[in-house]
Amino acid sequence: MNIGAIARVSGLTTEAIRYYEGIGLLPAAKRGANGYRVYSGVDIARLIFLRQARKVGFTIDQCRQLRNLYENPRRKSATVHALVANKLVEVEQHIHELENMRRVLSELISACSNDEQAGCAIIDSLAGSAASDHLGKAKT
Amino acid sequence: MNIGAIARVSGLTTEAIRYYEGIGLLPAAKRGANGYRVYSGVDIARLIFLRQARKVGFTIDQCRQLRNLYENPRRKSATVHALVANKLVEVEQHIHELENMRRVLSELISACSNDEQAGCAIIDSLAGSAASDHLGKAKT
DNA sequence: TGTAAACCTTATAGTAGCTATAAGGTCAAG
DNA sequence: CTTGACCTTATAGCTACTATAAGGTTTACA
Repeated sequence: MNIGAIARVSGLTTEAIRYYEGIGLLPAAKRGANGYRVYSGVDIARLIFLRQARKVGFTIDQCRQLRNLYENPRRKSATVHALVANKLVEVEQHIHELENMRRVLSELISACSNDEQAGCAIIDSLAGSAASDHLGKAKT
Repeated sequence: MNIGAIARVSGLTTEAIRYYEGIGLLPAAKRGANGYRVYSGVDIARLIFLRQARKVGFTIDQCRQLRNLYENPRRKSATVHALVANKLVEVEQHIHELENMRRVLSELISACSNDEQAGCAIIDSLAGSAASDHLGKAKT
């Protein structure tokens, strides 16, 4: 099985697979007589594992930790649990940030007259209000 | 007003300000006799505008568009409205992706026994289930 | 048999939006 | 007069790839 074939079954791109190998997230693949990378079933499992982990938001470094657990028969499920629980917190924080952005954008949109005029509440709001957010809530 | 001072009042870092100038998001600052950048009130407004825009999720490129509108007295508020409305859609898509991640992570967490055992539902799930997500929902 | 498409290889540069570092010049206080 | 806080530029680094260049290989088909 060449890299293109395993890319198709794993859902990763060939470039990503080579990249993962280059950074040591994957072991160096065996090579055929022509120098091509050769993969087998166990590699498919590894790649799918990685793709799944990336898809739910784990960073490359976190994937490295997950891979170590995946390949360690002496692991404790509690260790894995903690890793995933931390990730959940991170994702939730990220969601909160985006929800704040969404709220502000919605407010901007409803304040805007959305017409041919130059006067624009969005521009005014971005330019002035909340100018000192980063200061100690001076709210003059 | 030197770069450090305007960084404090605008909430940006000095590095970010120099970076914005370097990529043309900000006009080149005037210089004092010593070569230091010198800023005044109008610059404060520009920097705060940028910081606000970045904070609600606009990319550098979108900030460039917003800046053009900000500085164009002939703008139409409808143009600004459209830009912000597009951004809102982008942010909402991003939220949906993260909510999917959150759902999957929660499911993984509740499936895990969270103890001293090596057997782990999280590892099993990442390794196997949904292996063919990227294929045509083959769901064997 | 020839050739063209579809693979594969490596190395390098680019993406976004900065942050960090190095190596230096300037300025204000004590 | 020196210490520390500021400023300058240029360059490298970060994440997680993607894109490109410049080539070698394999396969299918006429």
